[in-house]
Amino acid sequence: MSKTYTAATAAADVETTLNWLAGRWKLIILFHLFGGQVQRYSDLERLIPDISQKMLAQQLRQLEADGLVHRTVYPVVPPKVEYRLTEWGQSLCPVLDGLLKWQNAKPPV
Amino acid sequence: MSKTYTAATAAADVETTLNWLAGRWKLIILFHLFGGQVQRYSDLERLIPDISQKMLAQQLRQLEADGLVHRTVYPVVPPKVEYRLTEWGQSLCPVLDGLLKWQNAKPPV
DNA sequence: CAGTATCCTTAAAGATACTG
DNA sequence: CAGTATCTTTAAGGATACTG
Repeated sequence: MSKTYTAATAAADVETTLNWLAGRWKLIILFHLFGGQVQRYSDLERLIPDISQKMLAQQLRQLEADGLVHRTVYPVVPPKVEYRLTEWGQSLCPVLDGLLKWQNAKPPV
Repeated sequence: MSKTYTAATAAADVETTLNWLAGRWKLIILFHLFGGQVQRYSDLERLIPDISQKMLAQQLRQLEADGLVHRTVYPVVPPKVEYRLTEWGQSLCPVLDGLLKWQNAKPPV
């Protein structure tokens, strides 16, 4: 259960976590899903005008692979695909709040 | 005081924060300074064997510019430079703890 | 000791075109 | 509608040599 932390291992663990969020578009996708919002692929395209189809699909695949996002495919024609956060993905919201609070505590230069 | 948050602005704010930590070596440098530790440039070189001098200097400059790290130059020969966290930099530690807790709450795939 | 300066490599992202 | 595939661009990082 317990783990011996060195600077290197602790840094590596945090880095793993940050890498889940590190894509150019991942945070903005996540914020469009926080609060239980459900979005279709085309909704996200509309909400994030500057993203290319390649990047949208890629970032969604990575978020899905990392367990943050759940993808639902409805077998209809034309295709319908919905994205929502997993429960664990939702639980990221207060963590990011903590990050924002820290940011806002930054003293003036 | 108050701020109107949209998905885009909130994402941008979090991204700003993540960018302060995003360099390849920044986290490991930070973890070598948490807890009030003071390190000389050569200490960090020794503690982080794989880092090049260029990267060590560059990442330290960025951390300093972002207000996380304080640099003290002693006007002696040979030169002596010490790095320590600012108070605000120290206050990042519990925030990263929150991140690690979230990571550890990840359900098995 | 504590750095710069310069050149090179590589991964991420962007642009564009195509498809079941 | 919801994607792939392919090619090009760019910025971060790495290697190496030099210096006050």
